[in-house]
Amino acid sequence: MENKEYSVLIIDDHPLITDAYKSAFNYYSKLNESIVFSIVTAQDCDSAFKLIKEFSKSEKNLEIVFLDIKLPPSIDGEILSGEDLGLRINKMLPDTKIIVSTTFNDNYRVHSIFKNLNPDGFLIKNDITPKELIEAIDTILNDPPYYSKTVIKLLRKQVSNDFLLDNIDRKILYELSIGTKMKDLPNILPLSIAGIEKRKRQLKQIFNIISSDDKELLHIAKEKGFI
Amino acid sequence: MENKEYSVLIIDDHPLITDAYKSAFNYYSKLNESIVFSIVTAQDCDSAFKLIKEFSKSEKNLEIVFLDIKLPPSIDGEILSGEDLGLRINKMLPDTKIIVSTTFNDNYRVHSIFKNLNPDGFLIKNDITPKELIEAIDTILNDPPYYSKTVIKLLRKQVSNDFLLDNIDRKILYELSIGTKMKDLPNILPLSIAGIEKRKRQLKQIFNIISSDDKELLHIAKEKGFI
DNA sequence: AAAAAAGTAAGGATGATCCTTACTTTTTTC
DNA sequence: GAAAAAAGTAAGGATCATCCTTACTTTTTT
Repeated sequence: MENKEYSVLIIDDHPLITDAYKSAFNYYSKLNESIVFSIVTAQDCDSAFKLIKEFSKSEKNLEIVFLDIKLPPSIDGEILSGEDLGLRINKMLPDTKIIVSTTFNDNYRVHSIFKNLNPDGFLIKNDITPKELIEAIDTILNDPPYYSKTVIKLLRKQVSNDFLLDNIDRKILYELSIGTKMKDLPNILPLSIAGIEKRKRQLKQIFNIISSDDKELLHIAKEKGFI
Repeated sequence: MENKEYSVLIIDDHPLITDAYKSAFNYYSKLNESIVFSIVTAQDCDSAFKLIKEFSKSEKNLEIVFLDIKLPPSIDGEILSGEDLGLRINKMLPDTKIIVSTTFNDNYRVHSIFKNLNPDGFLIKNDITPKELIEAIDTILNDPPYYSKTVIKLLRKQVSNDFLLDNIDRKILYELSIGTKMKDLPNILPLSIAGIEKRKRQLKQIFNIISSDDKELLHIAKEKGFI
């Protein structure tokens, strides 16, 4: 049996986590001697995006990306989260399998990531033990997708709550959170003030917010990890 | 030389993290054969508090707690975060060393944790590699406190800038940054609106800000690490 | 005790948000 | 491909929040 080498990119801003992932891959290699992993890591959007660009230019394939969603944004403010990064990976490296790994476990967020990234794996960090990580790797290599407990539960109970936020919604929340005024938003987004107001009202409905001011909206959006 | 046994409680809602901490302690034991650790873990406020109560009732000492700040709250809503938990540990087990470990690198928050808990160690998860964890354990056992890179940076900034901004200034900036309105601030701070406005004008002068809106003030305050 | 700094109170000018209504454009669905 | 639904635009006025000024009081400093 011939050897198979997989390239893996691990993106997470916590070294202890990237290390745990690396160990899991190495351990898997030991169990399956014909499989070898070539692993690189990145801790923020900028260095991750740089690696992605390199892969897309070079001959070398990138088989698997482990992608944390909550990441420090890129310096130019273009890539605001792992989700934005995932969108670019899907475009630039369409054959690469994305494994989302995040600590968020509410439906809004999970749905939105599913819809936007369609990942081959979805791990909630609260669920994942070292042992489960090995199983996840095995499933992803042989019979994707792999979703961890909480994700499966959430998918099952997706009845009424399948609203999601798109790029523009997220950008609105982000800009508001850094203090941008409504009157300035049309210069930043391809929308009129009235259009942005409409979206804001919808967001408040989605999050079940009665109060008319934005503080609570931003608070909940932060809590849910949108910003 | 006689053996020394330390009890350790690790509180974190991510199994991969608690596992990394455990590995570090075990590795440290191997390096220092006279030292043995007895380790227990908890993943949420309820189970952690239960363990703390047990320790405080029993004869057994608890030497070290690793405490994540962002934790799922207790079911009765009494303990909302690791910070609340830490306050109780300080009361119930005054001799236990608390090592705060959090992903929070918000300067205001770090400051408030310091003031409230006065921990013997302060780790920012973004900083910590497995190797540094070993060093941290060593320092905490032999010559506490141990503060990781980011923490030290934040503390330095605070010291060199402290003569300019006091607690109230920082609180004003913090509240504004989460979207609190001026008209609501007098309910949160012991100051009138006019007083807060005066301080805000002074802050803008200090930071050399011409523009009259708050966005730039908050941006610079974040850049300088005040919030 | 005097001077300086910080805070309070009130009113008005200005600016920003929010809501409504009516209309247009885009997207979905059958 | 026509009809229906959803999303966006434009303009107005009502409401709310901020910001600035002035005059006054309290606290702190020296």
